Amino acid sequence: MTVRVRFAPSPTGELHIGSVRTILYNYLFAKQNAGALVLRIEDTDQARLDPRALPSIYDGLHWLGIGWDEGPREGGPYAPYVQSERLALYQRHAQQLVDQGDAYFCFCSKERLDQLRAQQQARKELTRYDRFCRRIDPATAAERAAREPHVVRLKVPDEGAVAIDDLVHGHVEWELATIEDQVLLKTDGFPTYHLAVVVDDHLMAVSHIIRGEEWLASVPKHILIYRAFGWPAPPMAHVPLVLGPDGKKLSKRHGATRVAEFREQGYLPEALVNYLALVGWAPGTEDEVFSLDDLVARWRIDQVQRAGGKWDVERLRWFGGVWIRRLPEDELARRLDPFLPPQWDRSVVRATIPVIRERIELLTQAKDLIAFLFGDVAPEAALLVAKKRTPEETRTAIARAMGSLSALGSLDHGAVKDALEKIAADLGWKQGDVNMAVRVAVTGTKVGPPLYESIELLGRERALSRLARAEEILRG
RNA sequence: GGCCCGGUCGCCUAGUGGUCUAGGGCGUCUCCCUUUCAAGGAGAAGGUCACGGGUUCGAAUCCCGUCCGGGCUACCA
Repeated sequence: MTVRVRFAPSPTGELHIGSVRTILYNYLFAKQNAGALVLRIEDTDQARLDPRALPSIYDGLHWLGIGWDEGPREGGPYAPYVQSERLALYQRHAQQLVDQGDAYFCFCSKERLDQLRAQQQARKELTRYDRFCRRIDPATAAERAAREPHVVRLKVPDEGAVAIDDLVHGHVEWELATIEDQVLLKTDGFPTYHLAVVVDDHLMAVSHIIRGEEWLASVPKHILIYRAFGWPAPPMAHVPLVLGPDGKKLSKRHGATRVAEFREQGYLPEALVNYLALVGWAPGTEDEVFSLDDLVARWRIDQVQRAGGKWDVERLRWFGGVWIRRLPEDELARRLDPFLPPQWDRSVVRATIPVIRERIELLTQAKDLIAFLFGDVAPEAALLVAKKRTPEETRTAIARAMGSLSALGSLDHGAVKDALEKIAADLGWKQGDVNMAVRVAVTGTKVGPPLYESIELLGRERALSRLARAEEILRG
């Protein structure tokens, strides 16, 4: 059997990190089964459309390296892939169910429904449709439907049960008595999610449904629709939710959730993919650093966790650092490019890579680390002087540094090291005290890349003038 | 409220009846390395496997109950 899976976002907002985890699992499943991945846009809720949604899906997934085979822009054998362009299809199928006697027209107003619900709540009854319109005889209903606003509802049997063998959760069963006569087609002629998803998954020959656990509760509705059409329901996997720190479904109020935000923050896509794959899945070994290709090879749907997993930025950041360190130097330089001012000399930037790659977890962190090479620095006197040293002593040390460095033939880091070590020895200072004074003088801050390399990168002229400036500052 | 799904260190997780005195990673702490910060190395703390009953010679693993959390309960997806 040909594997065909899909991801079916509703375009109500920008691409979300939780969606990506589910999309990723679909992608991995498709890849490892030599199957196809389909993007289908479920825009049946006209009120919530967001024009930014589609571009952000394309941008975000492209950035992450997750590709698919059929979709609204790429087309495919089952086009169109946007539900609002398939309305006739749903209407025809809804009509078929009405004709078969498996569905019926409902003319109840929003007001009546609200009232009904309120009454049921007051009586602490199950809140569900009372099947008022189910009693209208079909001929009359058809006549009224020609001129009155209406929806189409599914006739749910009074008794019996439906069940699935979920690929993640195993056997799950529902009593039909707990399920209401679901709306299939709305007054505006658009299908509800439930009708559209079943019709499309069947028509698009989707072989496996892999989606978030929030959909598990609607499975019985879908099974009933499959049954009414006489279609087999494909195997399903309801994967655990990505949760916020409070244990609820991850959402905007928990902080950054848009893929674009992580990109802007300087996370490597490799890190995001790696981290996300591990929320809800583990290989059963102690390996944990995986590229997308590694994941294709190793991920298995039967290893997917049942419980939801909390979003942990600390761990994501750690993966950020892991993947930055794994990047070849030239590649890291290339990735850094958009995060640095365009006027900074790229050959200088390239030279800093070896000393910054172990110090950053996000691409955005590089800028501050090497800024001293591209602009002036203004050291504060307080920072220049080590705890147990006086300003005067420090001034002397800096003066000596100036002397040594200007006497040096070449300013490579080895020579700088020897020079500064000699100063410390002569002065009887700890190396750290000498170096800290020089570091602050030359870079303006107490933390940064290794000093000797930093001075080499800076060059003699600028190093000396910055030392001179510091000396002046200390002189008061 | 109802239906459904979950529940292993703070977090992600390994574990599918004995090898578990419950393993790894993140985070935290200590030490080493060391010119700062990192990275790296070595360690430590941290879990009565939600709780209570069973079943069994033996249970994190099987069964039942309870509790807690979550999802759904729309003419939203």
